[in-house]
Amino acid sequence: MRYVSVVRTRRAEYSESTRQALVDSAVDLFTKRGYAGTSLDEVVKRARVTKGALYHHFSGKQALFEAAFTQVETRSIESLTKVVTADGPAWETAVAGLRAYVRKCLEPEYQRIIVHEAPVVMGWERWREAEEQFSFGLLRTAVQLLVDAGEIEEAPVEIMARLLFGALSAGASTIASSSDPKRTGREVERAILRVLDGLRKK
Amino acid sequence: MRYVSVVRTRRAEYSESTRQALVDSAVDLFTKRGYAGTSLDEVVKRARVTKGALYHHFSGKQALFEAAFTQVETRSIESLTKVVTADGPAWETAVAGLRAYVRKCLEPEYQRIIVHEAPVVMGWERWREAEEQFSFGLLRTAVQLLVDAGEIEEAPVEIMARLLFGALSAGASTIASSSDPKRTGREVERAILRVLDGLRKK
DNA sequence: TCTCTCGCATACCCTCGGTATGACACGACC
DNA sequence: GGTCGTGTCATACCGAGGGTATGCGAGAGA
Repeated sequence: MRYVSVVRTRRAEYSESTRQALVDSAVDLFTKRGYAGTSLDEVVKRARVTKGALYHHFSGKQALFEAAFTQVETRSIESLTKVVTADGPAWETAVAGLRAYVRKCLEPEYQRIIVHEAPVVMGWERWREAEEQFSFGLLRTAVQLLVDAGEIEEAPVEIMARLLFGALSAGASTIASSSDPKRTGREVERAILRVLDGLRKK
Repeated sequence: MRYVSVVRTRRAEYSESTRQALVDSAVDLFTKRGYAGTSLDEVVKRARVTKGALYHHFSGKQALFEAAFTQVETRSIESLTKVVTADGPAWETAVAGLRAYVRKCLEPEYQRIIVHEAPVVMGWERWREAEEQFSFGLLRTAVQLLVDAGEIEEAPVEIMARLLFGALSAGASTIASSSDPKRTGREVERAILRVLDGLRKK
């Protein structure tokens, strides 16, 4: 069978639909119960298919997780990119991006799948590689822009971005588990801004 | 049976010995293959006992991990505490502690068990709670000392410590997975010192 | 010496990730 | 529109591994 034309066949639609259902189900369950706590039987049940379908679309549980990871990151990165690539002073843009990222980290899906579990489930190396084209990549370009704009002193951008990334994630986790998230959120933002401000050229 | 006296019975020694063998085996295997990649059969085999012994001493795999966690942290915290509680100017002491912590993060056991896997395996809340009396607790008191000494501006110490902890962990991971750890180590240290210096009162 | 209980070994179960195999439906082609 | 090929799944099964039930031997108290 050759899908010669540009016409999207019925079969392809069905297939894509089930694949999407599996990914959605996975995102949902991984968010609620974590990777280890989620069984594939649950995933396929919620997607109203069987393991046959799952293993037709994915090579295994890890691959399913990566698909969930990619979906969450892809959807997240869109809105963040808009903020960071907006016109205006480099510094204000960076601060806005920072605020947006912290808010993003508070969404349960992002928090659990991207921030907490991905490095362990995918392994640090693989995670690092994948993050290049998502959140971390964005953060690094943002830092690079600040350096280029002369806002902060020159430094190994890679390293600085790593440290900021870690600080941001920790901050987001702190907010999420706080008994008073709004208040903690303001405090975290202020603290991060102070760190950034400390790096600013005088 | 009542262990009335202060005399340490033979049985108690044997028991403690097997328990210790299990923990040592667990630390070793969790470091090399991670939590999910380590089977209890391997653990007991290396400890030259059976699962009966394991489940006599621990309620399950999670509990065994926590015991491994506690052992690594306990041994680590000793040397770090010495550095941080040493006499001398607050700033220099803090910097020394920071250097010591970065070095500690380079040890495979600490890297894998404490930094990478603990938050996921134990769950973020439980991990956070446990860390209060170990690395994070130490870091927070160090930050508090700096504030008390008037070295850095007042701020919510808890928040600042969280951010620094996240940055340090990210830095440690970066070093560990670097192709040139020594060089990266120096860069990370310099970068963190610059962050700290940015927070310093002028 | 007798007994009791702790410390652990043995054998087993069940969940769950992964695989092998087959059926059915859609689409291409005549 | 009939046939056939192939992609898309469902069903049945396997093995690994975490966890449990039970029994036994040795050391401690009397």
